[in-house]
Formats: sequence, C-alpha cells, structure tokens
Amino acid sequence: MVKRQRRATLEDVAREAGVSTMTVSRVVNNTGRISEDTRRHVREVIARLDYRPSRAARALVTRQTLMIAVVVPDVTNPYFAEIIKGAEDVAWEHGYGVLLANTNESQAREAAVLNQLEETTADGLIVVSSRLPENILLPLLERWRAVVVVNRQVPPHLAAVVRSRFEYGHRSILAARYLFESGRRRIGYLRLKRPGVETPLEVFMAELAAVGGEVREEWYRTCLPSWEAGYGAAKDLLAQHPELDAIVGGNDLVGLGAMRAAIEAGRHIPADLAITGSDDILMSREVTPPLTTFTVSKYEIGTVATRLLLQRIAGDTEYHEYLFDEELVVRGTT
Amino acid sequence: MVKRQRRATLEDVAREAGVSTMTVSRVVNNTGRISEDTRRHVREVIARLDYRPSRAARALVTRQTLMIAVVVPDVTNPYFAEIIKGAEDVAWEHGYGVLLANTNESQAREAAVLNQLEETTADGLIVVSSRLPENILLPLLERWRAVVVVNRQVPPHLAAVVRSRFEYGHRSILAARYLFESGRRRIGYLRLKRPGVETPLEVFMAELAAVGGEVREEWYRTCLPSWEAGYGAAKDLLAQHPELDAIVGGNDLVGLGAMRAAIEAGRHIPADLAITGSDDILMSREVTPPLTTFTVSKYEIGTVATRLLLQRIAGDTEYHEYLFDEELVVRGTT
DNA sequence: CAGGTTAGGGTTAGCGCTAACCTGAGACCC
DNA sequence: GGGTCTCAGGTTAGCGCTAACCCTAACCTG
Repeated sequence: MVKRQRRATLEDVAREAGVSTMTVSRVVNNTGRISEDTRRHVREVIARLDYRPSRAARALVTRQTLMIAVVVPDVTNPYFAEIIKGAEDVAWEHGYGVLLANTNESQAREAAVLNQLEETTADGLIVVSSRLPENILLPLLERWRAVVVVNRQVPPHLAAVVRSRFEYGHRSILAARYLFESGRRRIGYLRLKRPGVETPLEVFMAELAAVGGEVREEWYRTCLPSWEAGYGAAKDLLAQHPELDAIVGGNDLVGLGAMRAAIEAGRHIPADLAITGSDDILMSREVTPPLTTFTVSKYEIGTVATRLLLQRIAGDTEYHEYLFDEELVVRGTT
Repeated sequence: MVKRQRRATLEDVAREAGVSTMTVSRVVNNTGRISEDTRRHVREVIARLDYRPSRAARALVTRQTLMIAVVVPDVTNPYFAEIIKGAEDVAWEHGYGVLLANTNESQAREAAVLNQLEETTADGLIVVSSRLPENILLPLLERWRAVVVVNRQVPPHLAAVVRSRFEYGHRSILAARYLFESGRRRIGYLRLKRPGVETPLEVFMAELAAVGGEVREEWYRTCLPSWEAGYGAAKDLLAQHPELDAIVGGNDLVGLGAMRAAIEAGRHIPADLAITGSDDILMSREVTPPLTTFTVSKYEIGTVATRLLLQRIAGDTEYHEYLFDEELVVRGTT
C-alpha cells in the first residue's frame, strides 16, 4: 500500500481532500471547528494516504517535543529499572516518549549527557540519583523549564524534588544503630560513592558514636553501588578486619556482594556477621538468608516524578517536594 | 549569563558575528571551507550567546533525528536491562539518543507503541523479544528503513536479526533432555507465553519423547516471564502434581519463582526437585542453591544490535544475522 | 596574460507544520 | 433590512535549520 516513496504530508492530504492544510491540521489535532462531513472525509483521505504527522515539523513550530529525558546512573540496577518503568508508564499514558540516558555511574558521562540534552531534545528532565557535585549539576539544570530531581535536594526554583523522608544516607545511620542495638559492636560500612548525596563519613561516625557505638575509620570503605564493587570492597574489608561482626551496605547490591564475600571468607550470616542493605530489590528477598534492608516504592517514585514533571511542563512553577517513606525490613541477615 | 529569554538561533549568531547563517552552520557542523579566523570568531560568538542548534529544525531539514528507538517487554527484567545498557552505550558513542519503550509484556501495548513510533521519531528501531504475532509485527516493521530484531526471526528484507544459535525455546528442550539424562523422570515445564517465539508444546513433547522421556500435558503450564508468574504457576503445578521431580523454567525469573514455590511446598532442591532457568541473571547465581541456567552475553546483544542498526541507518541494506551462543551452566538446582 | 582553479564564503529555497488572523455565508435580532 | 454573531474554514507567515547552488577575489599555469 505505502509505496515507500516520500511520506505523505499535510499538503498531500489537503490537495487530495480538496481542503486547505489548516483544515487537515485541525482534523488531526482535533482543534478548531470542522463539520462532521469534512472531518470524516479528511480522516478517510488520511487513512488512505497513510499520513502521519512529522514530529520534527511539529516540534519546530510548537516548541514541544513530547519527550521527557530520564537520566539514571545504571539501568541494570533494579532500583533504577523500577523507577524507569514507572516513569515510562506515566509518560506513555500522557502521550510522551521517554528518552533514556544511562550514565554508567560515571560523573563525566553524566555531565556530558546533561550537556547534550536540552530543551530542543525533550520538554522536561528527570535526573535520578545524580552523581554530580552541585557546582556542576545546578548550572546544567538551570537551562530547563521543567526538571524533577530524584534522591537529591536542589534549590526550590530549579526543580521539583522526589526524595526519601530520611536525609540522604541517613538510612545507613539507622541501619548502624539498629545493628548496634541488636548487639553488634564492630560495625563496618560500605559507603556508596555518591557525591553530593551521601552522608559524610564524619556524620555517620558521630551519629553512631552518639548512641555509644565504637567507630573506627579502618572499618569503612567507599565503593560504587554495584554488586561487584560491594563484593570487592567487602572482601578486602573482611580480610583486613576479621573482627567485624556487622556490615552496613550502602544499597542492596552492595550488601549482597558483601554477603558473597562473607560466605567465601567462611563467615556465617547472621551468627557471625550481620549485613544490611537498602532498596529492597527482589534478589534481596530471595537469597539465603534474605537481606535486611529498607523498603521503598521504586515504581511509585518513577510515577510521581513523572507526574510532577508533566505538571511543570504544563506551566506549574510552584515548588513541589514529594517525600517517600523507607522502612527497615528485618530479615535473615541480622 | 543566559537571559532565559528566547534561545539564540543561528541567525542571532550570524548577525552578531557579521557573517551569513550558512557560515555559522558550517562552523557548527564542521563542513565546508571556513578560514581559521572566521571559525574562531564564530565559535567565540556561539559560546558568548550560548547558542545550541535546534534538534527539531535540524531533523526537519536533514530528515534525521539522531535517535534510535528500543522496544522491550520489561525494563525491570535484568535480561532486558543489560541489553538496553549495551544499546545505550553504543548509541551514545555514535551521537545517538535512545528512545525507550517498555511494553510491560502486553501485546496491545507493544502494538500501540510500534504504531506510534515511526521515522519522524527515530532513525531506527530495535525490537527486543517481540511478543506480537507475525501478522501484526511484520507490517509494523515494514514502515522502517532500519530495523533490528532481537530474539526473533523475520524475513531478511525487513530487518537484521540478532538471535540465539538455538532455535527459540529450544533451550527448554535442551534443559529437559539434560534433566532426563541426569535421571529425572517426571519433568514439568513452565513455558513462557511468547507468541511467535516460543517452541510449540508439541515440539517440546516430541523432542523429549524422542530421547525416551515421559511427556504429559498436565505437567506443563504457560506463564509470563516474570518471577511472580513463575511462582504462581509453579505453586499451582506442584500442588496438583507432587509427582514431578524436575521443572524447566522458561527463563531465570520463572525458574527462581518456581524455586520459591518449591521451597514453600517443602520440596528439597535439588534432591527432591530439580529446576532450570535461562538467561543467567545475577540473582540466579546468588540464590541458594544457585540456579542451573543458560548463559548468554546480554550486554553484547545490545551492542551488536545497535551496531547493526547504525549500519542500516547508514544505508547498508544487506541482510545480517548475528547468532549468539548460549551455554548450559550446571549449578546447584540440578 | 587569457583562462582555469581554488579558497572562502553568500543566496535562495524550502523541510512540514501550526498560530494568528481573516473571510464569507447564513442565522438571528430588533 | 441593516447590523452582528456564529460557524466553518482559508491565508499568511514563519519556526530554525541546511542542501544546493552561486559568487568573487586571489592564485596558478603554460
């Protein structure tokens, strides 16, 4: 049917239907006043010519791309995958497409991506768990009319914010305190490397010390939020500090990597060594023993962020902050 | 600096720099002949005005969007997440963005997505594990100049193909035979619901029977490729057929769901019941006992598919088929 | 030193759409 | 019966770029 030639344009349809291009445009967009007869006729011609509007031409004149950009550190991390799914569902529902940018946990890549991306590419931007320091991130966000930032705080005029009710990294403090209260005395910490987000080590130490816990800097390691990184860091940590009786993982992947390292080191979980994570990914529930972690509605974060973004795109400039809950789920590793 | 007014256009830069718009365009695109002096001067003005080319305008005249669309059934399935990561890396490397469409394992949604998507939205399309029947899928692909199809066969003129060296679903047959050879006699099968892709049940049965295995239709269930679906199907299957001593899972998530169901049913793995999966996701390696499965280089599938797509976008019309290997990794569940 | 070549630009004409305004015919009103 | 209101559509201009062609001065070249 379609002759794989030039695509039909508005003008082709208009000529064929014996009307002006505006009339066709109005039919396509359901705007303006068109008689039922004309509408039907135009629709029929559109179908016959297999006409589809050109996104580029539309975008040029309306200054809208009907795309939203979503920037995440790692699609393969189930935490982000769920958020993306939520975002995609809501975006799609509203006729928007999702432009996905994966930064592979690299600051350079994230900066490059955010630099490329701008308002002729997408109508709005969702940045999830940015790894960039403020002095780089904020100017990049400033270019946009509509931004939502997840898991991070930014000045109110720049973006809506979706974040945990806890301060960032505070989960680790809660986990450490919980471990201390349940009798652990030498608590290691695999701290995520997340500039501008993660609680400073000093705060972690101060807060743990505040409840009477022993704190020693050699017990802490910083690593990327991946299974491999957690495994590597824990292996090293346990080799050098076999005295540890608990490890706080920055997230589930890291905690799970630590579990593997602990098992390989011949440790018994939880008798010998307790481990915690954060995010509650499926895998954490299914390993043996299941990982103690913080639950959080990842899918919902994605949907809420996208809804906030669409509001902003629609012109709402009020500051919105959506705080989500995270709850400690105690499982087999503690 | 940027006055958050109208964005600077080529014309603004041209006026400010005292040259024609073409000259600016040439500087921006590094085409044509421009003297070093002019180039430097124009660059300086571009920087001063913070000029960025409009994607929409470019796309309109060049008929290129510099986007590729990637359609997957489920971003949260680690198998697809890895593929997406590979695709994103290669696309980004070549200056392309990735438009992600998640179909949530729904045929209707996939058809709708593919219907919306066309060449004014992206320059090429990668469809991963399409769930659509041929009579719907093929016409939708026909609209594109550049398509790559993953995990599926299509007529050579329509798309390049990236697929397993095995026929689709043949892995399940191999798994069943392996189970039979290692002494299992009552083998259940959680077959994935994947129209046009999955081996028909009759073939599975015939192939298993061919090596002497017993085949009974009540031992088989069809389910979605998710953990929940696998769990549900296995729970039901095991309740009705406690005589089973092995279950072939259509993929890892399903196999893992089956493991949970089996454990809840008081079965011992592998003594009492063997289970297999396919895809080799991280979780399969980390559960106890680790799941026997088929390995496959998911990331590489993503990179290869994208490279093939970029070739096609560049005008290569030859048929390419990339066959990847899958290898059985025997682990604790068998 | 007439006739070509090059380097370094400029000019023109759209790409396919929609915003904003205009028009013309009938209905309606007092 | 002249004004005006509504309906149904048309006209015009331009979004911001680039492809394709054109132009001119300087530079060879035999």
